[in-house]
Amino acid sequence: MHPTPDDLFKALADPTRLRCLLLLLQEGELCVCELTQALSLSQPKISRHLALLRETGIATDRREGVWIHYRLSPDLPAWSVEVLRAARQDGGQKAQMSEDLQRLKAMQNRPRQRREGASAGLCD
Amino acid sequence: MHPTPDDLFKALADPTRLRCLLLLLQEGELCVCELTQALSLSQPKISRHLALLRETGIATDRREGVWIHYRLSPDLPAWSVEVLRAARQDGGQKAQMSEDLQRLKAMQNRPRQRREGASAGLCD
DNA sequence: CCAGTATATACGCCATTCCGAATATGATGA
DNA sequence: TCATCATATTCGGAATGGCGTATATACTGG
Repeated sequence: MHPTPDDLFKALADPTRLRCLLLLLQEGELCVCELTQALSLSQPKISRHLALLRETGIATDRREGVWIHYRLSPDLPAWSVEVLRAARQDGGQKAQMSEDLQRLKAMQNRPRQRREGASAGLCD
Repeated sequence: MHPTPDDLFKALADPTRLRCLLLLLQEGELCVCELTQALSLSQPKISRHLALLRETGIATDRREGVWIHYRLSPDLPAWSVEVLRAARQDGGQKAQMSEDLQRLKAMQNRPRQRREGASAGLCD
């Protein structure tokens, strides 16, 4: 189901979840270990927040072997994506995402690269 | 100060505050008693939520005699306003705002109307 | 100064949320 | 089957948040 405004804003009201969502918006698909590295936070913490995003229909997951890749739900209503894009315009948030992306790129043994040596996510 | 994304989303994560903000976005300026009527909620409840919006720089207040009018902060960053506009596009939220506006219009003795209808005297 | 109206705040209570630490589940490959 | 890696979940405690009730403050007209 689609998230209500209340669901979405509750989800965004936590900095960890906001950072995850903005990274997913930018990169398209990321697995838990990538998000753990990018945000430099503990695995259970990331996992719990991702579970909430999945349960509220904001994100979906896809298993590929041992890894579980998360992405923004493909039928996320347009207004929800607009909210994310708007949040990305804030200066402090841009800076935060810069750091997170830097850590992500510095990560080695990323599952996607290892298997396919493939491209990054979708643009917007 | 401008609200951070975290501040804004925390503020929007409560249905009472979201309804207030969408009404202010639509109507420009409303006093506490108007919001109390429109949302059909208790005065202390409305007042406490408005205080939070004021303290986070999302809304500002203006005293005019006994009434205190609230509006969206004039220097609210553009991305924040975009977030509000996006939230307004949700179907359920539109329905909610319809009801709220209906109660607002049905209200009598609204301070603005009363003052404009009355004969001269107290105007600054 | 007094009564009345509009708004704000204080207090205590209950529900929710977030967290770290530990443990459980599930897939892989030897 | 066993060991290992990636991820999920559980548990208990600390912090936060929202609420109703009651009260306080602020302005106005008389």
